[in-house]
Amino acid sequence: MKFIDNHFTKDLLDAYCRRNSHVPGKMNEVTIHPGTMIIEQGKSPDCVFIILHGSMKIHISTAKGTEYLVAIEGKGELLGEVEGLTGDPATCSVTALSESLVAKISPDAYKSWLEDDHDFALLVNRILSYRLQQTTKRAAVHLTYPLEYSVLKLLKMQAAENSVHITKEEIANYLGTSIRSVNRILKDLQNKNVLSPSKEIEIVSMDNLEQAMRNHEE
Amino acid sequence: MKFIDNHFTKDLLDAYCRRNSHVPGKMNEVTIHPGTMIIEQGKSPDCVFIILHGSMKIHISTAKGTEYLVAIEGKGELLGEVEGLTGDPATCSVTALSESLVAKISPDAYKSWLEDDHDFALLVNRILSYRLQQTTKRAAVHLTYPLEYSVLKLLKMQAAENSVHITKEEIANYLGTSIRSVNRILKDLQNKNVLSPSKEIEIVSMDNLEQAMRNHEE
DNA sequence: AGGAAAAAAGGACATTTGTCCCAAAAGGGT
DNA sequence: ACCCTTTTGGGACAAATGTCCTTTTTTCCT
Repeated sequence: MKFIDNHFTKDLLDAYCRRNSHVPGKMNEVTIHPGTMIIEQGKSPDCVFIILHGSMKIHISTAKGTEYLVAIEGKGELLGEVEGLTGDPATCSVTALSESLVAKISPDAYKSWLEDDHDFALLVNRILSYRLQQTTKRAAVHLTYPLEYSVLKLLKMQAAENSVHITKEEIANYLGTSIRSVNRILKDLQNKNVLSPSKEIEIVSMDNLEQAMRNHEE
Repeated sequence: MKFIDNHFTKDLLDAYCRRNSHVPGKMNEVTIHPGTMIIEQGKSPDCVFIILHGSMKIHISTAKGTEYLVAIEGKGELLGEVEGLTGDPATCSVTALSESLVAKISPDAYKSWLEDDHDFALLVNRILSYRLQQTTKRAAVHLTYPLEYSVLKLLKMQAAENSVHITKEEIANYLGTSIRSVNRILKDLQNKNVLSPSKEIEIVSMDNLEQAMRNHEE
């Protein structure tokens, strides 16, 4: 079987379970309620997870007590794969944002899956590669552009996915800044006619938004 | 054959070549002079590289014209592996810092190596996992701590590896800031008795350095 | 060695962001 | 509806960082 895409699907899981009768006992599906933390930073996660549906946030809390939002992941994403392999304590925490269904796989089962199934290993490769690219690009942007640019970028991304509603606090965490600063920038964007003056964050004109982004690129 | 470590070695390469007689023609060793760019951001790299010795910097230039230093990699590291697989244009550029020896592998040979050699795929997995962890942690630190902390962290890292001499400009790029800011902070650290007042960047007392780091962690 | 050119360091000010706190708005109970 | 509590927004100032430009140091040539 070949994986054409960078995501897991229920079908892939099922197919794998069918071929490997020893697995089912070590893998099961669980519903996670919003706010539940399935992986806790600093502790060895007990399982590797695959998101079947719903969305989860990956976050880090620093020694200082602030939170940094690493990513928001949805259907088909793999969580805890690094730690499942190495046994290291988790670098990040993972918390459900919406009601979600995940497949739990014991670290042993995960390891043997990787060992047994070459295509699976290659898929994991692609997933990791993709994430690494994204993470690197994002780091570069955050360190070289002013906050406003990152906010615009995030808003544009959100608009494209029109997925879960993101709170101002999450924006602040994602950008590694304070709510105060986010408020300031959202206010500026309202004055620049990018966002509506209403309470909700809503984009008035995508053209204006893109223009504002271009202004930062000189 | 099992890989016990997260790095390639000359032995691994040789062993693989021996087992796969079709490979050698597609793989060769090349010496790279300092300053030479072996992968150029935005273009599809013609090869996947493995650093046999020497050191290379991975960097991104932003639309704004500034440079961001992603990492400095040494012996045993893999470069261009994502692009080799997907055919995407490179996200980052790679430039030699010191006289280096690299193995060049054609994308096709790389792909078939991955296909043929399960252990190789698993090794690449681990390498990517490790990088992802590092990148994520670093992003979190840079966004939540003041510059001084990141500088201290970098200095400590450098001291541990006592590898290539890093210039102030590279520090600035690595931290996504200006040389001016780096100078300011190095000066402060001299006053705090962490660095010697000499021209060179040298650590007077590791205890003082660690104390300075702890001050930021509250 | 002396002097011109180049590179690095740092002063001064503008801009951005963080922190603290108060004002405004929203929610909840009677 | 009213008041009280809790949450959210924003003013004011402090701190950090970027930009520009001058001063100092280094380099290299004669």
